[in-house]
Amino acid sequence: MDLRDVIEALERGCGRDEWWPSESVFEVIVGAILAQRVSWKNVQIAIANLKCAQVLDPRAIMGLDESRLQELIRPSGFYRQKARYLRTFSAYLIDRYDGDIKLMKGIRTAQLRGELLSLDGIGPETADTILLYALGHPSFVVDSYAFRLFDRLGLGLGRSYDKVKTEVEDAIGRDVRRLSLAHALVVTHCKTHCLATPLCLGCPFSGICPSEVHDG
DNA sequence: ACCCAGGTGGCCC
DNA sequence: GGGCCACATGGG
Repeated sequence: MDLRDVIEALERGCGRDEWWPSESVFEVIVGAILAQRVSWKNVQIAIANLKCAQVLDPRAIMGLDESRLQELIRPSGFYRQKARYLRTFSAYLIDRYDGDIKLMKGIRTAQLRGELLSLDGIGPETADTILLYALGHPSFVVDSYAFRLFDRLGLGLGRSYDKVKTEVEDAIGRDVRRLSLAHALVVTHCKTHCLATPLCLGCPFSGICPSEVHDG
């Protein structure tokens, strides 16, 4: 079994789609930042607060008092840091792209990824989430679930973010649809099967995965 | 009272 | 390069 088998097994086993719902590209980016190390449910509350206050926009974010922004996103945790991160990204968007996300789309993936990684609060996972789900670039998102799942399947990829990312991208190709699905499937699979129940009912790996996968 | 949740940055060695 | 730590909320 290699990485391609795992990806194909995930795709056969689950019919997941529309992984990152949103009403705008900026909302996806804000969600990516707010979702750092916190449940998606908390993020949804914070996003709803921002919408209710009609500030889900880079210039509106910059027009807010720091304390007001913190108050709105408080349910998503780490709210002082994340308020700073949102302002950093908003300022970057305004300064570099005149606040117009559409102007980012002509930039090459590697260049854009470098710009994102240079921002305070944007690490590799958040950068790749923005590239893939907000901007439609072929960039696989590695998260803690991917490390755990691939480790337990004995793929021997190690814990290097960039290593796992490039291996998956080589296995899947520059296909935004499949790269998006692959990340969603890794997370949903781990949450609903391997890391949640010992029996792993309905596990798409049944028959091919070592028993360690189901240890939880 | 724990443990976990769709990370990042800073520090240390 | 890896190993800790702070950051903060909400739910089981």
